[in-house]
Amino acid sequence: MIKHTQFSKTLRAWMDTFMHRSMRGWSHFAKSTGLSMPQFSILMQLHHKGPCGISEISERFDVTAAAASQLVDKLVQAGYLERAEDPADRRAKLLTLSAAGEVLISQGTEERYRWMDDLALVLSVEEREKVSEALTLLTHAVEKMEAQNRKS
Amino acid sequence: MIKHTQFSKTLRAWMDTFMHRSMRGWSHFAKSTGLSMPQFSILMQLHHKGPCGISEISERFDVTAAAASQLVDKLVQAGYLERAEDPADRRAKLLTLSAAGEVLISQGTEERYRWMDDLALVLSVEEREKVSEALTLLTHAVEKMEAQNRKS
DNA sequence: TTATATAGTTAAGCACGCTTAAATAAAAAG
DNA sequence: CTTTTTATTTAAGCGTGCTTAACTATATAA
Repeated sequence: MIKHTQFSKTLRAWMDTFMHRSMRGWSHFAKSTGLSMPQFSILMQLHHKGPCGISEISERFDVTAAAASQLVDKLVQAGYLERAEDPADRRAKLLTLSAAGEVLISQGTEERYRWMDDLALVLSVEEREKVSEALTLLTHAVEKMEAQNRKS
Repeated sequence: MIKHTQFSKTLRAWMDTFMHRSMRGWSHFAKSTGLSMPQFSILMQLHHKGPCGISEISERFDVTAAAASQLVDKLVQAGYLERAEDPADRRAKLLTLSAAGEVLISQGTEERYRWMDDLALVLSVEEREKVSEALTLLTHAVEKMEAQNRKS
């Protein structure tokens, strides 16, 4: 019981710290590209989950299909997205990141996470190993948890 | 060298996972309160760094003083912020979170991090301990790093 | 004291994201 | 072969955040 509480506290303390640092880099980069937060989020999502249609964007971001369509259109015109007809269903569109879009996301990720590289410098080798192991554990735990949630 | 790269990769993998989960909870909560992202951010910042004036808001969020003033005014009218005259400088204002503001932030934090509690359930006791230890290490490492940055 | 700099507010106007409503086109159901 | 549902787009209109410009009030410097 005490373990659980302590665990949560530690997790949250780290997340607070991380969030603060990471958000700074993120919003700074978004601003420098001229993209808005929703636009950037759509690109991120395409990058992580692969090509999809307008309706999926609409669902994932909890906005109307109209909003999704307009947002996507701007990204297409900016050259970050390709919008093709879905060969399986001619009503639907298939959205994919363009080469420029991939580059942008890579740079953004790099920018957002660069500060974390410096973290390695203030940790000893053993500490780095411990942290590595623990985070791998955590990452797998999230996957496991989501698998469970899908079932129920 | 290889250690460093591996370390960064692990760190980033976890952060990607975390960001995705945490952002969902965050934007969901912000929407449910009727507050916009900038408004919520201001409250968060006040909560973490304590009372300050308009100019500090303006600097921290990189917007004009006019924008900061307008944003703050809405939060004051909504009852989340108190705006008093700074006794030390009668031109300046002193912004503090109201009781309602504090409650809101506490709830928001709770909401945003609740999913992490479930993480504990899919980890063994030993794993939880390892993770706890590692995250404490990381949190301290960030503090150390920021102390160093301030010097240089 | 007078001049200048600083803290904050207010108003006008622009861009953006979002919604609803109406329209088109293709798939699925009857 | 209709009828209905689904996927997307377009247009009109609203609220918000942001900027610039003009203004008030206080503090600081000459």
